[in-house]
Amino acid sequence: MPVKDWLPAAALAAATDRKLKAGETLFRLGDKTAGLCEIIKGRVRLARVDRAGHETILHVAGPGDTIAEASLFSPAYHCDAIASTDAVVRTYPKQVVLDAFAREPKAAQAFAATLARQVMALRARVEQRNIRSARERIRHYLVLNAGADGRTVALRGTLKDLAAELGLTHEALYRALAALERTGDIERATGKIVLGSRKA
Amino acid sequence: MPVKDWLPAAALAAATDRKLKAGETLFRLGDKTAGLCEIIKGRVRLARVDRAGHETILHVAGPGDTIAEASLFSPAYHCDAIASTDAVVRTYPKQVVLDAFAREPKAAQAFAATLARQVMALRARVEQRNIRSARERIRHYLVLNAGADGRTVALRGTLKDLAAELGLTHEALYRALAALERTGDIERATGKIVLGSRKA
DNA sequence: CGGCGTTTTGAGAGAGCTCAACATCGGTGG
DNA sequence: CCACCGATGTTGAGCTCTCTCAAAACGCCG
Repeated sequence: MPVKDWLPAAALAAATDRKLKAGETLFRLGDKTAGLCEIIKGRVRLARVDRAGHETILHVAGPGDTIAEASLFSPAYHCDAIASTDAVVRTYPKQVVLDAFAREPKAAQAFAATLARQVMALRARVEQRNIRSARERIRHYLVLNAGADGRTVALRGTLKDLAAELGLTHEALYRALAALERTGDIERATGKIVLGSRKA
Repeated sequence: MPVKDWLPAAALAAATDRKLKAGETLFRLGDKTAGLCEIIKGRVRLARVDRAGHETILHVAGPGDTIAEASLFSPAYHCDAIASTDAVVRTYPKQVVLDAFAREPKAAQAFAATLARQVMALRARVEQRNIRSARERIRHYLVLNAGADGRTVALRGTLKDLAAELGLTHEALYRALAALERTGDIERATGKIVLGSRKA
């Protein structure tokens, strides 16, 4: 549900916008939390970097999505937020949002519903990461991200970006996609992938 | 936060208890949602089974923990809940809880905070699953689950259970634990593992 | 004592990661 | 208009590590 549908006007008015260049950081793990963020334009990824230097992508947010929901109840961010493209991000100050929850039960409930959806999405991602086979992991992603027709997946960003989001090396992704295409499981076009009809 | 600290007395009174034998199912993916569940005794795991037949453990809940929070806003469960041990589960009917949110902003906010913690825990799990090395995945788990002293991890259940929760085969877990012990990174005792002092 | 599940160790195979080389595509500047 | 350049896309070869299948101690409970 869009922010403007449940956040009181007073809270909406307290927001501030910020422009980010691709690659620029919105916030980092450990930073003091500012508030709820809504992506107005572009894409922002939430990620963590492990001590081996690898980045684990936790979520990729696009226009209309909110991030840092969990941080409303936490003094510090627990992951990094980095612009994947040039982006505009709107921030609703933490205290204003929390006040809104106290006065507007509907706002709090809508927010809880948003978090509930996040929990479901994250569980899907845990399941995805548990699949070791590149082929099956990709298929899992495609099925979950298919559009209205249930077969077409629109690609956001490059294939390299997709590889990072899937937690695969780009080489493994390229090879697996080529193999899927050879076996007729998918068809590829610029900017999209279409799932074949076989259900097996 | 315990359920009884934020859920109104009326909602608490509407709960029903259910006993489960180890291995028994509380609910399955696709079942109609009943309400919010609190574990009174024992352990219940949330999991999904992929089409290869592998079970991905999403969460293991113990006494005082709640599960099925996200399902309050969904008509059907999106994963399975299975008792890992003999267990007692208390269910607060969905509508009663949702009504409580509408009347008690504090309840809704406490619930949102619970969901926020879940989101953080799930992100940690995504990060964990992104680590391919058994050794590093185990270390990641141990650090995140260390007790008050920051070094001791109490084991719930068998090592085999731990392997399943970590998404490793039990053989890989045994071998990695033996290797960690040989190199002095951990010490093992019955029911617990103690991290060594080296920070590298 | 017998049986069953956990814990351990062994050997082999498969699959993704790493390093490397090359092709392709856009955008920039001469 | 074309050459250059960086990033993306693609393919190759070898290595490492986990998974899988197997077998054998070990521990607990009836």
